[in-house]
Amino acid sequence: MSSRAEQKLRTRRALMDAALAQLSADRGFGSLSLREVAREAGIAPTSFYRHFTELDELGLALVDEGGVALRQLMRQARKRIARNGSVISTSVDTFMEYLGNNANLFRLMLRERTGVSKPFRTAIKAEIDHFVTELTVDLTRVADERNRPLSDARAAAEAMVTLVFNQGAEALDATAKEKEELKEKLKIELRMILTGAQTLAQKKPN
Amino acid sequence: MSSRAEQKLRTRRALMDAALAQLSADRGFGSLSLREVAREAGIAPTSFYRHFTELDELGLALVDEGGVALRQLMRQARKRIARNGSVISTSVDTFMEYLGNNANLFRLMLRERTGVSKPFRTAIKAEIDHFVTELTVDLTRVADERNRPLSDARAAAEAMVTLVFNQGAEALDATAKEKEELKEKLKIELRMILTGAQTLAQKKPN
DNA sequence: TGTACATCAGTGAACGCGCGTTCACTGATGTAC
DNA sequence: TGTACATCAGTGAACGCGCGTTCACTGATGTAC
Repeated sequence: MSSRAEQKLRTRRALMDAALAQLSADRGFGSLSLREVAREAGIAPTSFYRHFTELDELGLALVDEGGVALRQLMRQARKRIARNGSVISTSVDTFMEYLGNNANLFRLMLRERTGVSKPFRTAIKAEIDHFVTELTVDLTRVADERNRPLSDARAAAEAMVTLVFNQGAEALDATAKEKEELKEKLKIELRMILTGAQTLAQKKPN
Repeated sequence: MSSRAEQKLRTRRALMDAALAQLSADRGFGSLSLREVAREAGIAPTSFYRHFTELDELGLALVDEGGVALRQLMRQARKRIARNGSVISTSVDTFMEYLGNNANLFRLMLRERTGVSKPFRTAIKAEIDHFVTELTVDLTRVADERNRPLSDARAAAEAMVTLVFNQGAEALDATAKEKEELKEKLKIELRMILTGAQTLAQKKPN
């Protein structure tokens, strides 16, 4: 790749990092301005247009990166579960670890998932649906292995993902102590769903 | 009350209604402007300050009304459950009915619950916590009556409320058919949590 | 009941501000021969 | 390898816009006597 192309990629990355860096509990993507992001990235406002046609396009590129992070997280969790077997506890710990390591990327995903921009909602919903589908496969496989069938594995997976993402959003701005409490509570709630899906499968087998 | 005071209240109401009326799937409270709300309410921008010191103060007044709606909803659900006994199904139906009748008020609560403004988040969290507490009481009472004890009723209530509010947010902009599907899915998921909490109470009684 | 004064919701002009976007440009990098 | 030209990331000036907020005001409503 030419050095000019490399430089362009570096500037693009600087813009995306600048946008991410401005996010916080009190600042959503919607409150960013093109001029502000360019300023933070160290370029003229007009140069922004060499990389994206509008700010939302940059945001959607970040959502793509969030999707990548989710898939990495899934793979990591599977590896760890295969090693030590504790599905719920390992999954929650792995999720919270990724959350901490990509705080603002997850902040974007968790906020804009219910945000004001349709393209964002749609893109994030697709990533989460993919996540739910993968989780459904895993739940079903583990259920088979352990001979504990599940009633409506997909619904169980959706409920679990909803709880994980909601508690994740809360955990982002919690203290270390609060995070531990959130994790414990989350594990209990996921256990209820899993146990409930098993019990319902016994009562009404199909 | 003097007619001048009555008129002032009417204008205040017009401002709040104007703000609510502008909300939609694509417009959050944060994208409203003071001038826009005043325009919609039919008064000069400067008159706004006769009623609120800033736009957020109007928003928090709306959150208070949302809290009132939640408490009405709770009372209504209790009455109906006492009559026909189906806790989960009746609760979900009642929730969705209120959601439909106060769409933009719920839109505000559901969005800003995870939004960008700390005062909003705090105020809405307080309303939801109250809701969770009430639900915990109800779950415990019903569990006693039916002699089906629950493991960690508070955690179960929190999980249920999280699911209800998340599906509620989705239901706001769904078609009638999608709403029915969401309701059915939600009932299944709530059933899992309730059943799970019961089963876990049997396994580890205390 | 009538009069004189006080209150105060609503007004319109004016301000400075940061915004997104356009435009013609510069000059380093890349390419063709 | 050297030369002439093309490409294109980054620039700075300029624009019009809607915003929040201030200010001194108006005139209908309320109150005291």
